[in-house]
Amino acid sequence: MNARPSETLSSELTSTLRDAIITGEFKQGSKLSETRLAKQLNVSRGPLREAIRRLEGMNLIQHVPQQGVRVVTLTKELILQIYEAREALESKIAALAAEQMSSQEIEELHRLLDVQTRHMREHEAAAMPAEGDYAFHEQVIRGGKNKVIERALLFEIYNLIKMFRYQNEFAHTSTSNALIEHRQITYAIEQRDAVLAEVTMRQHIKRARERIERRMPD
Amino acid sequence: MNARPSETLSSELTSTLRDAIITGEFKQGSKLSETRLAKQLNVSRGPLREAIRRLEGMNLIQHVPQQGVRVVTLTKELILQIYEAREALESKIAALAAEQMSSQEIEELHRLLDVQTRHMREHEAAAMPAEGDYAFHEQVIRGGKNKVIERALLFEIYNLIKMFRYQNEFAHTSTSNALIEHRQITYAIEQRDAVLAEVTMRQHIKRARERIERRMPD
DNA sequence: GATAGACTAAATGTTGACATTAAAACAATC
DNA sequence: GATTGTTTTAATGTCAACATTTAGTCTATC
Repeated sequence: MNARPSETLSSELTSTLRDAIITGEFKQGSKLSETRLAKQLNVSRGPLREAIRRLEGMNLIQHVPQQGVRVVTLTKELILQIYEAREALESKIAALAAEQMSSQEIEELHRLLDVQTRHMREHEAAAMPAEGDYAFHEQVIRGGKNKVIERALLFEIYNLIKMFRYQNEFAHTSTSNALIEHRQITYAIEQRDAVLAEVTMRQHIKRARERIERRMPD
Repeated sequence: MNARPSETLSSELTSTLRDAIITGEFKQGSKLSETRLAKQLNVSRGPLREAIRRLEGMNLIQHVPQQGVRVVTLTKELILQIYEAREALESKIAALAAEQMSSQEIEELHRLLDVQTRHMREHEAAAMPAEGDYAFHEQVIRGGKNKVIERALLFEIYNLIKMFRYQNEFAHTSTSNALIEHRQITYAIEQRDAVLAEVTMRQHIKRARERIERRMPD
């Protein structure tokens, strides 16, 4: 009856724990005790351990044999490295998106831009809501039609970025700049100009990284 | 007594299964039965499942809930996507390596080149031994001092590339071209020329991808 | 002969208990 | 009082059994 593969307990745990880490419910650097978590969530340790292994693969937790796991600590150094990786991957996927996206997918990009624009007008000068920003970038990422880069970005980079933004006020996506840059990226993709899309996306991310470099304390 | 964290059964299984997949002992697309593997390796299913979750994070196997896991199938399309991801990440890390590598690390790069050169002379025109090629690239990758990119390359990209090369004769690293290009990359890093290192590395990988594009059947 | 349904078997998902190791608490000595 | 050694406690690592779902087989009916 259910077309998509049914959720398993261990995959539900993965999502639950991922969100708890992103929102800071589990503090950075804190130890995650299996026994305590298992009692707390009312599950056995088997599926819990599997979920933990998956989160390990997402860079959200670090494992030391015989000692347990800890939530990753987002130091300034690590965040800047994350943005370097993001710059390399997402500029490439933007170039691919310019070549690969269907006209329907580009339509959707415009729709997402409209939503952001409307939100801007209504809440003038307010920070862009994170959800709109993510939706735009994910649409570009999926449009590149490269499963390897897509996976690296959505599973290993974006969760960390969401975690960082969620837990640091100064990191919220800022002002109208992002919207302008999103329009430029959309234009480049629409023109099927891979080079322009790549350069524009690279600049977009580079600026975000430089803002962090300036504002984040060590 | 043992300084480094002691190996656990599940981490040993991860390595064992990884190698078995890379070498083609487990065929591409074949199903990995937990019960059979557990008997075969004389371990219980718990640690085995954890190892499988880790290999999932390495892109070596794919999991379908309630159905089990299969070894990844390296189609031409996937291989080309892997090389696109590699190009984006490794060109960036080459730029970083030009800025970050210590002189000792650059020394080691020269040493690795010498080994390759000597091997070339003795086995003239023969294919470069894969090990030498990996050693060179890994040295550059670690030299970039970016843990995020390093992890993505060594854990998610290179295992797939090793698997691809190991199982396809035409994919073996070829001739003296690679050595020449390795020398160019080393030169750029030595000169602390990040842009040149990035461009040279990008070309190096791009050429490899184009060779695959031409030679690999669909 | 083909198709639909019930039944069987084997696999994955999950649980609880056991074993071993690391951390914590305590005691004893310098 | 601090430090070293011992004991205790609790956590991680591992195992074996149970539950549930899926795939296959067989049978019955059209």
